[in-house]
Amino acid sequence: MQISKGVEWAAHAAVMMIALPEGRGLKAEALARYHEVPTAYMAKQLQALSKAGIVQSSRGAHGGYRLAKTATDITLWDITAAIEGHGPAFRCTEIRQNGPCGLKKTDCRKPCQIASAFAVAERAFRDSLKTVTIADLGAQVVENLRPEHLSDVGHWLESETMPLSEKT
Amino acid sequence: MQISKGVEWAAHAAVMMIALPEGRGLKAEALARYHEVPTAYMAKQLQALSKAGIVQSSRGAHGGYRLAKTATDITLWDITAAIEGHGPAFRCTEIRQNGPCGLKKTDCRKPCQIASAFAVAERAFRDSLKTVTIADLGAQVVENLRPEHLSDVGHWLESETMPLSEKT
DNA sequence: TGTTATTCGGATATTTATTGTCCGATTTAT
DNA sequence: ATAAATCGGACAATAAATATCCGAATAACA
Repeated sequence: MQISKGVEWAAHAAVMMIALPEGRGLKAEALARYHEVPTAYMAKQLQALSKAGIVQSSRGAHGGYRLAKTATDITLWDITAAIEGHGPAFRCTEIRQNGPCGLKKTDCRKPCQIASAFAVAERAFRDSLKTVTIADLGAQVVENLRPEHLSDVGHWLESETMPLSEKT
Repeated sequence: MQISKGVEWAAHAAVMMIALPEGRGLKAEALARYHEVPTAYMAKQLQALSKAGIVQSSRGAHGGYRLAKTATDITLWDITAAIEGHGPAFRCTEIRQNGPCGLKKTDCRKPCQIASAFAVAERAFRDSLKTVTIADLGAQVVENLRPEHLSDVGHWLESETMPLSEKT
């Protein structure tokens, strides 16, 4: 029951992109370098976010990524689901239908109790993550930051960002 | 974010063992055969349950497994933790300390906000599973079972169980 | 308008975790 | 004492996560 590193990286990248000025983007390589993680694998996570409609990509020179919607509309669950998939963590294989006393399919109108219990727990997990937006996270990060560090980030952003082209 | 099959098998096995008469046990091979799953791998899960103090094992002839405590004292979380481990699913690698604008350790007195959010969600998941005992599951299973099937299980149990030795 | 530099996107290796198997250690019945 | 039976941990195969590469597409510039 492990959550992939990609979720951590994608979440940090998303929070980072909140700080982007209007009409600017960050390329995958820059986002990877900022957190000192492998470029190509970070790129893969960004592709997943792009497919999920969380970020918007621009190709070619001066291309890059930016948020596709408001930071208050992007939850931690959105990011997790984009990377890990929407499927349930507990996969019921219906072993109650196996073996010498296996139930017939017609006797299985109600779902397996064990699977149901996990479904409830997973819903609680999801609902909790859905209450946290990356806007919340960004605000908390800024709150617990020394002012000088904040300006460091600002300078880095300016040195890395280029005006994006107008076309989508 | 997958939960291993072992959890499913272990949970079904635990529910099965509720029905064991006092002083009797089921060997790993029988539990595996009952649900039609690989014997040796099922045995591995039972070993994990044994280490966690959920089941009790007896070796040698007429050996086997039985519950080590009351069914009302064994939760679905106990079983999950025994198989998957107690560690968090989201593993924070502190990438906020990396890169050109990385935070110094002294600036990281508060835990990473992203990790915190996942910790809350995982707690909700755990707490949900902790409310479900295998006694609950067993009762629900019996409730949704045709009487004739119930007696099938009873007969199978009688044919498979042997009196366990007295010594632990 | 062609050319080139740049960046994303999917196909491809490598490593790690899960799944599955085997044989020795231990215990009990005879 | 002996032998049959069962658990327990060490060992292999498979699937998934991690990391990498190269082609496709786009925009800037001459």
